[in-house]
Parts: sequence; structure tokens; C-alpha cells
Amino acid sequence: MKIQQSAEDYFETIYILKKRNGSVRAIDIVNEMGFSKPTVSVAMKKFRENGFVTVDDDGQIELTKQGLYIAEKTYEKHNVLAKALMLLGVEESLAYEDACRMEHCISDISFEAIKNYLDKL
Amino acid sequence: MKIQQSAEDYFETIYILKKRNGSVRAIDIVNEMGFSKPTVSVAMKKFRENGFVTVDDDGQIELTKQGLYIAEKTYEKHNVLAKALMLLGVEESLAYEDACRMEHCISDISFEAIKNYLDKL
DNA sequence: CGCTTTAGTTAGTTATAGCTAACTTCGCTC
DNA sequence: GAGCGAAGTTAGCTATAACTAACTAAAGCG
Repeated sequence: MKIQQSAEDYFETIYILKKRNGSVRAIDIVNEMGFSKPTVSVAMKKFRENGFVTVDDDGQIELTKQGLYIAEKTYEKHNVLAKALMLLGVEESLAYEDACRMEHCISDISFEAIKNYLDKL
Repeated sequence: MKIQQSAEDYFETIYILKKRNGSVRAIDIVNEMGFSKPTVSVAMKKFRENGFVTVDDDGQIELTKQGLYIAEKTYEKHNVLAKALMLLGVEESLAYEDACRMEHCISDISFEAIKNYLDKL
């Protein structure tokens, strides 16, 4: 399974919800992302089948090691890119919005370059 | 017609081919972008119907004012973003590759912030 | 003049990723 | 225990944007 932009967003959302609430069900993702229940249900099924999440009998969703790796990387990209834009004077909410799309396009190498630059300041 | 990422890429390619060769046909876009002839043909039909390009009897494709506006904006984003990444030490071809995807995600406001920052250096 | 190559189009297929409608399942309340 | 609401699933639809196969149309060559 090739990981699409949408998958990165799902994993990041699960990661954030887990940090925020301690547990994650499909309905929490529905409420957070604004997608319909079937959309999230189908996505979770695909992610389950491909080993990115586990779902227990109570509907508790957990990221596997594989899913967590992508989630953390995406989350870091999101925050660092947003910070970089804010440093250039972009207003916070727009910075996070733009970063949310850019996080999926940027290569790891380019991202590290930006991160290093920020660290030096 | 909502302009998708793919449309921006098509317009930018037409713009570049026009600068490079003086004229543009569908087959030139096929060769440049690596899509199939039908894919390009269908895309041009849609763009024609929506007023982004004109196609004359010889198959010469021209951007309309509307299409040119998007092409130039996209082209500028591409170059400025690539330059920004190169300034941070990213290798040229990767910088252009990443910029080609990021150009579609970044808002005009964030882009201007980056451009201003580069101008000051 | 006819064949071949080049350019472009049409029709139909595929994958991704959303949607609604309608169903099941389960737990809670009365 | 009947009914209701919340959560999740299934089936089927939509749009975008790519693809191949097969066609048309025109130009150029021998």
C-alpha cells in the first residue's frame, strides 16, 4: 500500500487524538476531520488490512509501529513548517493550514534542511 | 471550474514550452509531462471549454489571460520555492522537484512571505 | 495514388477518496 | 423487555485524473 496524503492526515489525526484524549474511536476521527462515518470506516478498514492501525473489540484504534512512524514524522513536519512560516510573518492559523498541505509534499531531505536552519536561529 | 493542482501544472508547462519553443501543441505537452495523448487531449478540451486556453485550427495552444495568470504565478512559485530550498543547502534537482509539489499547496500570503525574506538577503 | 507516420479524439477502464442511504449492533432508559 | 440513540458497516454513487485500444484526419513519401 502506497501511503497517500490522506493516509498521513489520518495517522496524524489519530496520533493527536490519542495524545489529547487517551483513546481514539472512528467517531472521534469523524468529528475531528469532518468526514462522514462511512468514509472513516472504510479508511480504517484499509489501514487495518495494511498493518497501519489495530482496532480492538471496543472500537479502540491504535497506531501500529508502522503507522506511528508516519504519524510522528507528519506531525513534526506540520509543526516545524508552521513555525517556519510564522517566523516569516505568516499568521498562525494560516501557517498551520498551509503547513498541513505542505507536510505531504516536502521530501525528508528538504524538511531536514528547513529544520536545521530553524535550529540554528 | 475549480483549478486543481494538475491544471496548474499543465498551464505552467504550456507557459514554459511557449517560452522555449515559441509554440505549443498537445503532443509537446505529452512529451514534456509524460502523460498519454488522450490524457492531454481531454485536459485541453476541458481547459478550452473553461476559457483557460485557446486552440487554433493548426492545433496551436495558447493560454488565455486567465490561464496565463495562473501559469505565471505557478512558475514564479516554483522558482522561488526551489531557490529558497537551495539556499538552505538542498540539491538543485530535488529542490525543483519538491518545489513543483509545494507550489500547489502554499497560499499566496505564505508565498509572499518567503519571497520577501529572500529579497531581503 | 496509396501507404505510413504523426497528431488528435472518442470510448471505455482504473484507482483514489469523498458522499448518502440504509442497515446492524449494542447499550441504556423507561 | 421495547424502544431509542450512538457507533460502525455495507452498498452504491460521484468526481478527478490517469490509462489503453481503437478510431480519424492530414501530411509526406515513394
